[in-house]
Amino acid sequence: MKYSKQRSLILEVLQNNPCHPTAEQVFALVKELLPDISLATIYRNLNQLTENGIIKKLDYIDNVSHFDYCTEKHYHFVCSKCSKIFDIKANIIPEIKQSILKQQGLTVEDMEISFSGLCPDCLKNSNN
Amino acid sequence: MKYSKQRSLILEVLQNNPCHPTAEQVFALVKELLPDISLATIYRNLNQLTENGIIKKLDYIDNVSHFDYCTEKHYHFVCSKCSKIFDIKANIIPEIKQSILKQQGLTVEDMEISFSGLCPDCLKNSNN
DNA sequence: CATAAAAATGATAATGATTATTAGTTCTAA
DNA sequence: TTAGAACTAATAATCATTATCATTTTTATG
Repeated sequence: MKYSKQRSLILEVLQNNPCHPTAEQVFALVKELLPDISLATIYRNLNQLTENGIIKKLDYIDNVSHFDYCTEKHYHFVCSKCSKIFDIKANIIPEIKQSILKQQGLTVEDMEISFSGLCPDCLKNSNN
Repeated sequence: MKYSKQRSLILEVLQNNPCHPTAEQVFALVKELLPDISLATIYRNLNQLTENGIIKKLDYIDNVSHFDYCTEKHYHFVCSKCSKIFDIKANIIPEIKQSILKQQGLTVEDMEISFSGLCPDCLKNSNN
């Protein structure tokens, strides 16, 4: 996979901003470095990077796609107040995957977990 | 909460079709019973029923909202081929919720798990 | 080099899901 | 019975995403 200037910047921005940004957010960030970039280029490259397994597209957070420059397997925690997304690195449920569901004839290939609740900042401010 | 003819039919259709339909799918089903109903009425009532806790809006399946007439807590399995959604009734992870995440200062209010893989039908046909 | 084919880009139109608006209709309570 | 509230159908508006297309950049090859 070849890297154009645009694609490189998009990937770089994802690496430097591990906040699981949406396409629009990536657009805003890359625009600071390359003001003439088009939103279509953002979407096109995010999809290509996803297809090549370089980044991951998260479709289970809300109804907007978020993008993640991921290396290791992890889960996500979404703050129910500010919607910030936190990485959860934990060895959850390696065995649940196969055992529980076989009984229903379903073959589990993947499992996504999203936690929600209050993040530390919002917990602090929730007493106002 | 009062039930208009439209709202009653929407809820009834959800009860009789536990396939986690989208708003458009609910629209199509209700239209058979009440051809003049408007799509806006579907959305309005689905949102109101959700706000009143009568039904549940699933935003973590894909990037379209699905609606569920739910009683007990359950998880979902999404077939990676046909995208059909299956209910997973299992006593998973009551303790993971609080234990694992406290260390990171996150207060878990809810947790959603979506499994994906092949459903029995698609597994059967995957050898073609 | 020269240059033709392939790939990528920017601009923008088109689409699909959802929300907002609005004028008219139905329900409800005094 | 009737004014006000709630609800509706139709449709415009919005937001996220994809498709299109003319132009530019890159790449491979003679």
